[in-house]
Amino acid sequence: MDKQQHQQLFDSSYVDTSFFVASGTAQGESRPRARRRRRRAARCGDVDGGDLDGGGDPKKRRLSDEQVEMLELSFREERKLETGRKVHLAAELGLDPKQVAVWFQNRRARHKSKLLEEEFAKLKHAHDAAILNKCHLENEVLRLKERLGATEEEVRRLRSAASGDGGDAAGAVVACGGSPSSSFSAGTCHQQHPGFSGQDVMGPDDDLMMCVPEYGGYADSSVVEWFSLYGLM
DNA sequence: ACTAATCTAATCAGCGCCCCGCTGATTAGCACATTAGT
Repeated sequence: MDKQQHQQLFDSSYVDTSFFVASGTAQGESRPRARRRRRRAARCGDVDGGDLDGGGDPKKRRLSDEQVEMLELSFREERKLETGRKVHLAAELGLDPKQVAVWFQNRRARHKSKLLEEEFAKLKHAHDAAILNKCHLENEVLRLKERLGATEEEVRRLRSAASGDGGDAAGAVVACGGSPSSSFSAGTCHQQHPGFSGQDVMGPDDDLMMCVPEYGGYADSSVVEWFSLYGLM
């Protein structure tokens, strides 16, 4: 039953039936015939068998509030209508069993479309929230990129100072441990430039190169040589 | 296997209100709906 419902749900939701009508398939052709027949019957005063209210006034169509209330109650208990219940309900409400069956069919259809509407609203809400979150994340990335740029600029400045006249840089070197290379120590870098990331999986020896990720290409040769020169390795 | 009952989806038409939504009823089902009882 679930499979069938899903299939029918799929059919109704995703297949544009106006296509069939417009393209004149068998289904599209059969409708006007039925329409004509109904209209002819209506003109003749015959409402298809006349089983409405036992052949009463065809205009007296609306169910009373009590009838609807009872039907609603029954529908809430069980949405499918087996014969016994249908006959019992019909007798209780003074209706034709066919009317009860039709009411349940329509009620199921309307219930389903209401559920679909609710489901759509829920999905739309989730979609909007996801879009908002994406915007926030993009802003965060922008902020982090700006910080990274500033940090790189700072690194460049310190490096050029260290390789230049040695004025301020010398002080910095002394403060970092007495060796020029100490300014590139992992601890210093992490504290001064937490923006650097992606190095956490490195081993103890790799720490020496953490502050120069952009030079990863030659860190194994030139930088190591440079460190060796200053007695760090 | 056959058949009657039942289902879904689409549509129509009347009614209560003001142009359209709600609701009861009808129809098809197309590689010819599915399900249950015989």
